Formats: sequence, C-alpha cells, structure tokens
Amino acid sequence: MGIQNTIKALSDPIRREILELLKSGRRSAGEIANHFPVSGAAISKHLSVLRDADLIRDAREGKFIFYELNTSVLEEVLLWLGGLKGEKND
Amino acid sequence: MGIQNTIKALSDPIRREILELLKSGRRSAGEIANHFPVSGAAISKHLSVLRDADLIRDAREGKFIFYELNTSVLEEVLLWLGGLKGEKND
DNA sequence: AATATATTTAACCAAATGGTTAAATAAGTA
DNA sequence: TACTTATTTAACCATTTGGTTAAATATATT
Repeated sequence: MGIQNTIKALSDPIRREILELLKSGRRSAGEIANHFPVSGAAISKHLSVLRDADLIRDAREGKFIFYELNTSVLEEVLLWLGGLKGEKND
Repeated sequence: MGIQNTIKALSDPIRREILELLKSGRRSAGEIANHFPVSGAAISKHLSVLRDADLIRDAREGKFIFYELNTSVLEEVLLWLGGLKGEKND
C-alpha cells in the first residue's frame, strides 16, 4: 500500500512492459514470460512485485495463473504528481 | 531523458520529499539538507539524481547553490500513466 | 501411479542503491 | 593570504535489486 510500493514497482522497465501487455487483456504467467528475454523465474518475481503493489491481480485457472491489470492504485500516484505540478484540487 | 530516469528518481521517498519542499519555492542545498536526518553528502547525491532527471534545476548564487522544481518532465509520466488507464488521447 | 506442463520458491551472484566520513572545490570574509 | 562556510566528490560499506539455475508445488493427462 502507499505511493512508495506503487512507484517502486513502476520503476523497472520490464515491469512497466508487463503492465502495458496486460492493457490488452489478461495473460497467463507463461504468455507474459514469453515476451521477455529473461527466465520465467525472473518474470515470476516481477509479477510478485506488481501483485504486492496491487497493480495486477491473479487468478488460477487449472494449470495456469492468469494476471490482469488493476489501475485503481494509480490514482494515488496521479494525485501526487498533479499536486507537485501545483494543480488545483477540489 | 525518458520516463525511466524520471520514475527512478521519483522512486525514493527522500527525493520525493525534496520535490515537495521545492514546491513552495527555491531552496539552497543546505536548506534542503537541514530538512532530513541524513548527511549533506547523501542529500547532494539525491539532488544530483533529481538534476540528472531534470526534475530540478540549479543555479549558483555566490556561496550557495539554489535548486528549483521543474515539473515539465512529469508530463511524459502522466501521459504514460494515463495511457495505462486506457485514457482517450487526442 | 507416473509423467508432463505451468509456475513459484530457494539459493546464489553481480551490480546498483543509499548511506557514512574524509577530502576536494568554490566563494566570501578577516 | 588565511580562514570559514557551502557544497560536491571520493572511497568505502551494507542492503536491495534483478538475474541465473535447480528444486518444489500444483494441476492435468496417460
């Protein structure tokens, strides 16, 4: 929870690319891993960072675990960034 | 340049607090350092990370170096975050 | 039950990060 | 010039990060 976990999770390029990938719909861990030139274990750890930050949700379906994007936690970050810009907030 | 430097710079709580501090106006390195329970050297390094990311600008004035906030590089981040949310962009 | 597939976890490693103290640099002042 | 103040840079250190391979776990299939 908190902006810290969220931003930290967003600070890695592979993790950001995972999120972009999930923008077009849910994907299994394996499908996600296939998009990157690193091991499945490495991707699994990235997924767990994103899950801990609640940027993604997972659902087991038989042999597979599907991940989907959760953008709700971005609001806090957007607010903070907006505040930094001196945005007028109601 | 690029979203990577920006987000990385934002991923540390002290650096974010420095930015918040500068929201209310320019401050010398020393003034900034006094707000934190770490050494001036540590703050100096944080400032250089923020400067490399172009989130702050510096101007020497006599014995002092003043830092000021530059929010323009946040636009890119805001766009990216907005895109992740599936925002419609013209 | 045995095997194959999907995914995570464990153990390990090198590089990056964020801190410290001490030395270097820059500028103002006695 | 010598001294003081402001700030950065250098050298070092412990922790975190992001990767690897191998082992463990979970489910489906034969």
